[in-house]
Amino acid sequence: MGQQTTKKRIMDVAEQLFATRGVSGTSIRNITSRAKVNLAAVHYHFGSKESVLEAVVSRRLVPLTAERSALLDEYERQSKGEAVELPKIIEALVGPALRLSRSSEKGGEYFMRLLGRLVMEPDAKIQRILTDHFRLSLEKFKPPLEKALPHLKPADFFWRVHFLVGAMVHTMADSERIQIVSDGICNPDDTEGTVKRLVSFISAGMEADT
Amino acid sequence: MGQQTTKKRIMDVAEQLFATRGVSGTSIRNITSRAKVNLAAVHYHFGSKESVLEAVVSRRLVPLTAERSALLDEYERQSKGEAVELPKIIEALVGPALRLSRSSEKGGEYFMRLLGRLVMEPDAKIQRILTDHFRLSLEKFKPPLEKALPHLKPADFFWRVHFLVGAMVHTMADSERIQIVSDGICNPDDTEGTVKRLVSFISAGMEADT
DNA sequence: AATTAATTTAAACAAACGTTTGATTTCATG
DNA sequence: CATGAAATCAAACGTTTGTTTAAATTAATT
Repeated sequence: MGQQTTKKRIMDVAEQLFATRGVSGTSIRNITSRAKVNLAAVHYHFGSKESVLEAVVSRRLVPLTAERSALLDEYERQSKGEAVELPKIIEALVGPALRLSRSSEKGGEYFMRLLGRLVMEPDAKIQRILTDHFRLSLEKFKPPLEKALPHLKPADFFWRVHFLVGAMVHTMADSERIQIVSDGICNPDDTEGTVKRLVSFISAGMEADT
Repeated sequence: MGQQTTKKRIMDVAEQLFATRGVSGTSIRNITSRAKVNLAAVHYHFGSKESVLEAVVSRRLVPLTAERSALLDEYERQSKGEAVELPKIIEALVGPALRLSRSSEKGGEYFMRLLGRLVMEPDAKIQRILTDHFRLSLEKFKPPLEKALPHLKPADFFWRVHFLVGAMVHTMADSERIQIVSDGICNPDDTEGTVKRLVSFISAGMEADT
């Protein structure tokens, strides 16, 4: 053991600290002391601070992209040649991410907050990491989306995908504000309720008259 | 002179660096060297790094909130007692912010990117600053929004405002990604086109069937 | 049990961090 | 032109930063 445990402990703590204090706001010493691991372990196992970030992101984003893809495949199978209904497509895109962000396995919550931060990061390296993952989902979802929205001009299509991403990322990354702003009326722990609401909001927005 | 110029130069540079590198990713030395100002000037004029952030945020957010409010007032005057149409309300909320984020006076662009970052920041002090400003807009816009959406239950109402904020913040903060993702098809410099698209997306989302 | 490889460890490195200090320069007012 | 306040300055403070090194320990292989 050792190997497995140390590496995972570093990633778990890094995920949490990157999410709550930001990447540059988190020092390697913050990570190693909380993970109860030697300071040099980070460089031994990852090589650099940035490589830790890359590992943390890929660990969750790879399975997430796969899950989205599989869910869309299933919906396409169910529709038997017919175009998949728009809400189904949106649900395949939004559902897995939102469920991860609310998973009882705490990592998901921190990860999605981290992702919300990283999306706003102009740093070229970070953007390349995110774009590489995002492009996979976009390529997969673009054809069925276009089929479900045949009347949309290309520019309108991309703009609405942009708005979609904004609503999605904000909802996943920031589960506390809605509770504060709504004075406790909204419960972000009701994952399936949130998915339904988000899917209906986005679907209606995507289908709006131009 | 001196006073005015130095203080403004610090705020302008801080706004840009906070936006592009993050708050904790920006050192006071980064700011002062680029602003061509002595290192101690920051503490002389502001007292601390955090106070610089607070000044930078308030400088833009106070007039922005006022402009939103004035625009809504005008739309309410125009509708002469009738409920203001939903797209008008959304336009009063979204338009001024988006125009600021695309203003040729470069500051707006950086500021909105900074705002996008700060929204994702869990730090309590930063959240308090933002919430204080945001609450003013929410209190102003809540009554006409509820009047335009009388069928919405409170929980649905707040959730949709949450989605609205996500789409809006993401659009204002991240004007480069849409260009990359759309392969240049979408032009974020077409401010009024973007406002129209965003207003119609959000309006449709807010009015979706539950 | 001996040997090699894989980890972990404490210690050190220069560089950069936010903040403070006290002297010096610039400015407006008399 | 002198006086007092406001602003700028270079220098230094104790910490903390990411990274490296070489020795010590643990694990796996022969």
